Amino acid sequence: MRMSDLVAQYILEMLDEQNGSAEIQRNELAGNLGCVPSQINYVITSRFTPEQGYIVESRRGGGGYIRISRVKTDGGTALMHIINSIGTTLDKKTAEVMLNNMLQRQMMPVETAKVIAAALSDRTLRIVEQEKRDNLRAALFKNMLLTLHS
Amino acid sequence: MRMSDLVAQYILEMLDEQNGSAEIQRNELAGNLGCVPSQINYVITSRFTPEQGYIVESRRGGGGYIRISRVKTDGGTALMHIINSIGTTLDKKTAEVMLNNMLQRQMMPVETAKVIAAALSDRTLRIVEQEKRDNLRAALFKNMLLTLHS
DNA sequence: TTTGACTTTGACTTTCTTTGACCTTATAAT
DNA sequence: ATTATAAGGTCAAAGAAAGTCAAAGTCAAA
Repeated sequence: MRMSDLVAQYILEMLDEQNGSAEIQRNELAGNLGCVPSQINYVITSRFTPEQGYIVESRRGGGGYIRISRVKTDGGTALMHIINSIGTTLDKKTAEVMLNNMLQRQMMPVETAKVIAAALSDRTLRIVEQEKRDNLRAALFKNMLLTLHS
Repeated sequence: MRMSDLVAQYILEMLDEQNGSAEIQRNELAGNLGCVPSQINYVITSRFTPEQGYIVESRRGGGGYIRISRVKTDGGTALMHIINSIGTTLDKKTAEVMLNNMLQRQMMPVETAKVIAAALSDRTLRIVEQEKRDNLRAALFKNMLLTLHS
């Protein structure tokens, strides 16, 4: 398993256990898991962004910390928030992470997530030029998500 | 025996052993079998297509992989029939009719049909040139339908 | 014997991850 | 105040895969 997945998993577990809020010490966690400290930053910036429904706060210096919290909103609001956060472009990785998050938050059934994932995959969108692919992905995602509303 | 057949055979065996799902490392497999890595891609795109009932997912970068899953148990299901009837192009009207048909036959829940319809709509696909739009629609439809069977 | 479908190959590209050197900020001790 | 110590932040380079594409090769059928 990838180091980055390990770190993400650790944080997700912590979030589940602690009611949507996880406070970690960067160096300590890195030491425990056996990676360099900046790896933690990498994971956070790639998988726990605001678009993906998290807020991250931190402090340096003695007694410093990093706190990650899941944004708490009701289903409908969360959905609209997510839809609105998608601009005119959406890369593959972000799409995957977002979909995963929504699944975790039980915003849709697994079958639906699978259908959406299939539509957004590079393999499916291959015939469209690179340049437009992320635009298309954004449009697809938004329009599919809209059907979940009401 | 042809190299491509060897590779295909290897993957098929793996699928049989592992309950319809095979995860490989492209470079490693190529090394083992003594071919160039891109040969693996060739085999996958020519022999493990949606029409043939396979879903392929992959990731690049450290810890990357290619995962192939078999969806069809036999070739004769209604679903595979439909997928195979699609071809490389699919106009909006036909897509709608097919989707409605499947809904009548209760081959998927309404929510799923809505998601699929949204993806195939012209409104979503308008950023793609007319010319390619029906090709894309066909690819989207096939790949989304495949997920219904797993 | 030319043609055309299928295969093989390899150079080049893109994506994602890991690592480490250096930077900034906060607190504690003198 | 000044200095030491204890965090976390940034960024770019290196590494690790997989993807793409087109040229060249093979082989059977017309």
